[in-house]
Amino acid sequence: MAGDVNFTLVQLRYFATAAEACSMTAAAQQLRVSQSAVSTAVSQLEHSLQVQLLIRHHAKGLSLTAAGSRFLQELKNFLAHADDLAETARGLGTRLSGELVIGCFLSLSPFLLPRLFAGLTEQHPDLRVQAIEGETEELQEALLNGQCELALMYEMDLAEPLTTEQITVAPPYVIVPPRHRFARRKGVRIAELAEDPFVLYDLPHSREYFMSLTASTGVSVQPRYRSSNYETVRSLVANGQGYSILNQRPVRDTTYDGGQVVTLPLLDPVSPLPVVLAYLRNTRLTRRAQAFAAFCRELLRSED
Amino acid sequence: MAGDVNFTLVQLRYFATAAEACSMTAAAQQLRVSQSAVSTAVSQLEHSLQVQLLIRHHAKGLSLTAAGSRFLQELKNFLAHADDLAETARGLGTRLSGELVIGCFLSLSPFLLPRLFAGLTEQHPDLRVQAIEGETEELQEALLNGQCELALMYEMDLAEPLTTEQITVAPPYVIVPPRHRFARRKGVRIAELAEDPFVLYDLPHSREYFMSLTASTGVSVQPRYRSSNYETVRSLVANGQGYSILNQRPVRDTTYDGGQVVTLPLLDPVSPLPVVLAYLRNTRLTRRAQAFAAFCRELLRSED
DNA sequence: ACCTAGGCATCAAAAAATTTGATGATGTGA
DNA sequence: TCACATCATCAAATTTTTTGATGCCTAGGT
Repeated sequence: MAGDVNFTLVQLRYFATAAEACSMTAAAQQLRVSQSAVSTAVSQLEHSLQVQLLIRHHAKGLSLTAAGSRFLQELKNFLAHADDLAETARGLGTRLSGELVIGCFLSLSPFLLPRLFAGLTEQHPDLRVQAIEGETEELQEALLNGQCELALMYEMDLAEPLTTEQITVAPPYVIVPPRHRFARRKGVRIAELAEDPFVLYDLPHSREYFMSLTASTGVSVQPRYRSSNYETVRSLVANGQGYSILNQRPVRDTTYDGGQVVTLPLLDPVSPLPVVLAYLRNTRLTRRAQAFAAFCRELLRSED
Repeated sequence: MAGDVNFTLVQLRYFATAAEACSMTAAAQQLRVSQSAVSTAVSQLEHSLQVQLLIRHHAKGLSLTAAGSRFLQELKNFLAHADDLAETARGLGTRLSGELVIGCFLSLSPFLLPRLFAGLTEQHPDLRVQAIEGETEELQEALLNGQCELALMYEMDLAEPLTTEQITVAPPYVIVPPRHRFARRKGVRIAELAEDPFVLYDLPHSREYFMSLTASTGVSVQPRYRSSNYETVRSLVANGQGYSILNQRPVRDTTYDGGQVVTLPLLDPVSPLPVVLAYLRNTRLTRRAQAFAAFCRELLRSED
């Protein structure tokens, strides 16, 4: 099982640097060693793996072979693993540092990220967290090419190398203006609103979800207004232009322009949209990402 | 992020060997190097990590410090990762070798393991697969202390460091003797069998599940017979001693003693038991385990 | 209390490995 | 064709690792 591994961590690091720089000379400068050190290290690595990793273009740098490219991808995880190991050992077990990039679905981010980031940087003051916000497709892309390690999004069919872990659910609810005839009710059914004008929160996947909700009750609802801006939707409702269905609830029921909306639970038996954490299956998460995931679970699991 | 890592793979391997042998001398013999080589390697590792890993008991071997113990656990994963990396690179990407230990819930194993093992060893002739069969608690224990990497079981609340991935579901069904009044039916409700004697398949968790199924229909059923042997249950039914509820279906409806049972779908809206793959969260699966998981998904996902 | 045996640390010397700087080989682009 | 940039190779220098010898420490036997 083990034992027949004779490469060294230094060789691996030199190769990774050279491969990413497409140049041994550049890599050598970056690593503050001589060019020949890089050259021999890469050769030895290739020899001990019995695989050619780089193609030498004589006057114009390097390029990766197919095998080299696959290897580099694995190698990056491995080197990150090595760094993690060192940090773990140094007893920096508690205080994390470095940078973590996560993805977050656009409409989710204002509700989740502030609390998550605040809590996380409180626990780990030296950790820099950065978010990529976007639609599901963009997040999937970012996960696949390694721009971010984790992404918070709604449950979706994702490409095979990705998995998800359900973190919480976002139950849909109705908002109506304060003067609305249902404003004092404890809850409402979609069918009861069939005659009211509908304001659609119009984002790629949310759109289909909200429309399917209204469709599932047998009522065919045509939106009177649409907006891809969450606050615009709320203001339209506050100003009596109709009702809307949303599934993230700000703490306050006041809109930007000072209006008010009333929040009503949906009485229809609808399935709430699961909020998941997506990441590359078969890949090891860094300690930073693990901490983020643990924090998501801790913070969001309880609020059913 | 990276860079401040100066230990070498050799140092790590020497330390791991010494820690597991509780002796540098023994480790040195095992590694075919001198005792002082191991001693200095460990010292250097401790120095570069700035952590004491081993306590030297002068006349009687070594023991791990708390930090050393945590580190060793991480280290084993890391060294496995290194081996994986080497194999990946050598283009042995397709042909896996070595040993894989998985766990499997007792009542599940005769239905799943033969096909999984057969398929897997066909793809990877050099891979030795071994199974630990047991109850949920035993499997959980085995996963936690690293006796197996993966376990196939029914969905359960597991200890925090474990996660699950749903692989398939096991829908419950009814078996009755061939002469039974419902034998020609297309399906049956539990309530319709309220007067019939019930044969309970009596295994720790399955027991509670089957009893809750009958309870959920409002009928209180007392089992007339119980057996923890799957084939005994089937033979009892074949011999007209009552009906039973099971959720794994052998290909043949013939029992060991030549009798016959008739399989009927349950018409009650019951929730089928999910079959999951459990493993340590936050831990990287070896390529062997990844292959097994992929094979489970491939083989079982399709059968609804 | 005093040996003794087993086990780890340490040291200088030897061996192995890595790195360097110089040089050579090879293709690119003007 | 010529300069130029890039990688490979070589011997020497340097660093790291290993070795074998030795010393120190403690548990356990007498």
